[in-house]
Amino acid sequence: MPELAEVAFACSIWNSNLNQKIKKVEVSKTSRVFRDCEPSQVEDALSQTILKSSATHGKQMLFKFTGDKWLGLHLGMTGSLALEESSYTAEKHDALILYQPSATLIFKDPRQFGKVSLHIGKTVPSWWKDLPTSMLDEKFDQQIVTTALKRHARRPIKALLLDQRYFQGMGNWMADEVLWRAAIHPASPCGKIKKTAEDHLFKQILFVARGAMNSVGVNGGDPPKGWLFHARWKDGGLCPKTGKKLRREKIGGRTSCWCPHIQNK
DNA sequence: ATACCTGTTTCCCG
DNA sequence: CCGGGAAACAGGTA
Repeated sequence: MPELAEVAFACSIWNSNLNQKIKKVEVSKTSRVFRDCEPSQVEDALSQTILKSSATHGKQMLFKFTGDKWLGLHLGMTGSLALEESSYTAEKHDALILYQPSATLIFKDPRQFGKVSLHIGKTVPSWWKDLPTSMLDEKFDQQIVTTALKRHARRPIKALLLDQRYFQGMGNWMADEVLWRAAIHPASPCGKIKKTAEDHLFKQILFVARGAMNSVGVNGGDPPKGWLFHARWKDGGLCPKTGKKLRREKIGGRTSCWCPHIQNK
């Protein structure tokens, strides 16, 4: 599930239960999400602390606990956060469970492409400070797009949009949504994109990022009606604008969906 | 059985 | 050195 706005919504689930003591921590000893830290260390570090605040940046999440403990989470492809009753018992793909007096916070991830990181210190971890500018930041300007297009002139634009060095939080459906709205074919080489198309691209990146945050990011669920999102998943989908059949093909390593009548190479 | 998947990292090529 | 693409990671689902 997890792109920009879905990550923000997932974060808000845990964030809805701040300021309660973590009575017990349960970790999976085998999940690959602990490849960058020891599960037992996370268990020890978070026990008897209190979750004080949370933040997201693109697809990254950071949770701050008392005692200078910081937990970083990435949801990968299939990760999710949940809030359950305090009587909750561990299920098959639960990687990390935080038991509070009145609720339980759960991080589950069947495919285990997600990632847990632990930081202990007075200040935020360096890997958090050094993240690229967020698409939601006012400092995210068209120059970032211009520079990226120029540097990767031979790459298909779809692949560039998925590059987290430039577009923090952009995922497969968001990228298709942006290109559809900007009327750019996903296979277009970045170096072939004209100035006016680039203007549209920049505007639609902001539109999709903000639009997703204001809908999915707040209430979970799906983006608004009329978005390509609703038609792009399966073969035979119809373009919400033209009513014509959408095309699907692997571009930039990922299945891409576009409307041939709007998006020409 | 087969193929596919809202992500990232690593490896290999030119 | 850099850019680009394929493969790998792992389990569920159609």
